[in-house]
Amino acid sequence: MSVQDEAAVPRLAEAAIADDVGLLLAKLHAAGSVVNNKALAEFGLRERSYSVLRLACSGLEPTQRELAEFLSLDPSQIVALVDDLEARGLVAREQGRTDRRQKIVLATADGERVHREAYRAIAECEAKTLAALAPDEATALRMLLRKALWG
Amino acid sequence: MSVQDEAAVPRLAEAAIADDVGLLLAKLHAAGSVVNNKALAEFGLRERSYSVLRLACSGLEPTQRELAEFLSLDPSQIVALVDDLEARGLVAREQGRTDRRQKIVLATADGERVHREAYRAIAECEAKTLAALAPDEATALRMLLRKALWG
DNA sequence: ATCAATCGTTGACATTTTCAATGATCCGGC
DNA sequence: GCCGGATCATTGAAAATGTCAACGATTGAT
Repeated sequence: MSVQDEAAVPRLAEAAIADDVGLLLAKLHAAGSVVNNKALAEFGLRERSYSVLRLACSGLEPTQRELAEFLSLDPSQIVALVDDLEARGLVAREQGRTDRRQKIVLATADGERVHREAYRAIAECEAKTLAALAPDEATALRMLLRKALWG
Repeated sequence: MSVQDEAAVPRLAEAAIADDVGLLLAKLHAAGSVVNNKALAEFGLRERSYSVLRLACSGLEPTQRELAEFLSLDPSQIVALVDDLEARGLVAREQGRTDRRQKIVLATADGERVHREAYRAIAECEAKTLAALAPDEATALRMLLRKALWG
């Protein structure tokens, strides 16, 4: 079963544009997003806030600016995301270690707990999104995406 | 050179989340989009309108509903996109062959002309976005994305 | 000490997404 | 043939997102 639910392969998939990497990325990303967001709703999270929470749990002590760059978001959007997570007691802002302008986003104990469960849910979603791929193909896809981004 | 311009590999790329397919898709898609849209601006197009124009040139005679489904967009967004392209004389709406409710989107001669040039530009952009991949890796990526979507 | 640059934050603005409602048209059962 | 439910394109409103400029606080270089 492919990620396109029960829908058959659309007629337009024959078009040459179906080889456009841009379109393929957009489609798979869109399909995966609805699956992810649906699963994360249970925890009051969305893809974005989950990513922030996950990075806050990573031990890398990310600053808000790093989060913005890494998630390809405007710094002001990070403010909103962290505001929300902080209001719910899942993360806390801490002053930067060497630069008092920057703020480090750290998960609270509650945040860690929620993250653990949400992570399991996301892992299932990912498997669902890539259900049409064999395990080694899914691994290869991950690797190729990483290489395209960071060499 | 990776698609992340001259920026180095960010510190956060070490985080486990950097293996999330959802995030990788979002990032590469975001990076590719800015490149594509920048290149398409020369023709007064964006990624979306380019895709519509390209499908209108495909000979598959897509209906607006098919475009919506294929591009993962709401039907109302297709209306706006086709309105724009039609106002600029690049596509025309034609009555459905067997169903008078549906409208087929066809490229005009002007539309075909613009598409040919835009296509060349997009091909260059794609090469730029996947610059860090060897040619066979880029092919493999395309194939994996297609398979994940349509089996 | 000063000046430019950077960080998080705020607020304004544009664009995009999402959804419900509508008229025209199709199709199945009667 | 006609009716009722479904589908198509379209409109418009509401919500979510994206973009951008400005600000105070802080840093680092001169």
